[in-house]
Amino acid sequence: MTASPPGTETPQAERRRRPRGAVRDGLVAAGLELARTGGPDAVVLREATRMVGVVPNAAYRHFAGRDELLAAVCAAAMAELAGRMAAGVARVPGPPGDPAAAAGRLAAIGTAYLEFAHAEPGWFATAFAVPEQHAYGAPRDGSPDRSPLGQLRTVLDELVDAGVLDPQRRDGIEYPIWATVHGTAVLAGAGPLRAVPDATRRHLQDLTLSFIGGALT
Amino acid sequence: MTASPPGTETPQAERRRRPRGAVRDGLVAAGLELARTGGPDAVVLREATRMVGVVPNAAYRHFAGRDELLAAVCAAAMAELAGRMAAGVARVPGPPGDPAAAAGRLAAIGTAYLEFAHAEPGWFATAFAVPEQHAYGAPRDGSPDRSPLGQLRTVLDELVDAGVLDPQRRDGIEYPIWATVHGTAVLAGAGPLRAVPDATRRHLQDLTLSFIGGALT
DNA sequence: GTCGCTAGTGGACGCTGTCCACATTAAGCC
DNA sequence: GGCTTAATGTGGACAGCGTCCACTAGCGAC
Repeated sequence: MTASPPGTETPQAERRRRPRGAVRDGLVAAGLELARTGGPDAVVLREATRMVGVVPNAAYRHFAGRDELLAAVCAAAMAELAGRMAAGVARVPGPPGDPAAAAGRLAAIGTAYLEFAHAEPGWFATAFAVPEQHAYGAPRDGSPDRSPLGQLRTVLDELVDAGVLDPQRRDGIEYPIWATVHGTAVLAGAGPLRAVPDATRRHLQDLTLSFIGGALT
Repeated sequence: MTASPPGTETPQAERRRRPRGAVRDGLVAAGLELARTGGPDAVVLREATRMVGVVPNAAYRHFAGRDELLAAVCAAAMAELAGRMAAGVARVPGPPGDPAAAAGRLAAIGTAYLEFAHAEPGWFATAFAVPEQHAYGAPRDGSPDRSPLGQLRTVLDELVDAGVLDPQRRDGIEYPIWATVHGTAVLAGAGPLRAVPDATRRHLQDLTLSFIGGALT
């Protein structure tokens, strides 16, 4: 992450010693570190190159510009969110098809989302700060959709299979549900409600999840 | 908004000819214009001073720095949102206490919110981009709360009075409702769903409002 | 061994936010 | 009226940012 200690080798000899792709990966890692505390605006190209121990222009060998670096950092932050959601879902026991387990998985998805937004506000803001013209779409190949929306859809389908959710109400309901959780995360994380005490925040989370539960049945 | 045409007077004589507060108001207006198309990041101090026809440092006589100017622009954008919401609510006829009218006013609030986010994405993003340390709280005097949250509370109280909403469920329900609408506005305005066609967007709005309606009854 | 490509360097440009010292104007007081 | 004083705008400067151009060291292919 930092420059190699001087003295042992001349900087010139050090030039091409990095493994292939190390600079690119290092820049994304550095950007992720910056975004963690300062959000997307803190991802400044020169600072990232400084952390990697390279001159600013070197970044332009791997990214078209600052926006493309930011886009890569955003994708990494989104992957981190998706990973924590998947971990939260996996922690709920019970076979697919069991109504209680399916409901528990839905709650786990929402909780993981809200917890991530609170624990990592910088990353959360970054995940949704994808610069214009660099949007990443859903995977078009056959790989399973591990994005937040994809995971939500999976659990909702499971709820239908388990007989908890009326199939007639299934179509499109992922959007209001996602919006409810996301709105709570935004308002309580970076928005007007960012300064509320911890107990209140937890109460807001419960209110949100039970609001969704009430709208489903 | 622009510099006075040259020729008629020397710039020196023009110096203190501005009415008191004109520069400050002009800077906020210029910032609002910049934010309209580019969001909060487009509010750049030097550009705003250029539009007002004044040297960059003049801004520091009215604001402690760029963040304080941005905070003023954010407040103006939030006021614009509140104004459009109030206008939408006022357009719904019917006496307070009438159940249908109260429900219509709730829908009008949500619709105005979503329409604003779509019609003015720059302002909408700016309204919620208040820089840290410059947050504006609710009015502590007796004046009625015209903020989005305040207007929502008023309508929800009306729904309770009209017998539409169970008083037992009233407490704190403004937050999930606000979050649902806000989340939809964010996701469909600046987030991953920003590029959806117009008909889909309208469908998302309807889904959101009926989702809230379903959760209330 | 030579060639050509890749990835890093060095220097520069214009832009930004911000600080300092200075000049001018308007307002208040006698 | 003339003087003082605070408010307000000016001019010049600085560091930091993203980005462009020309140059070069090192590696792999022939």
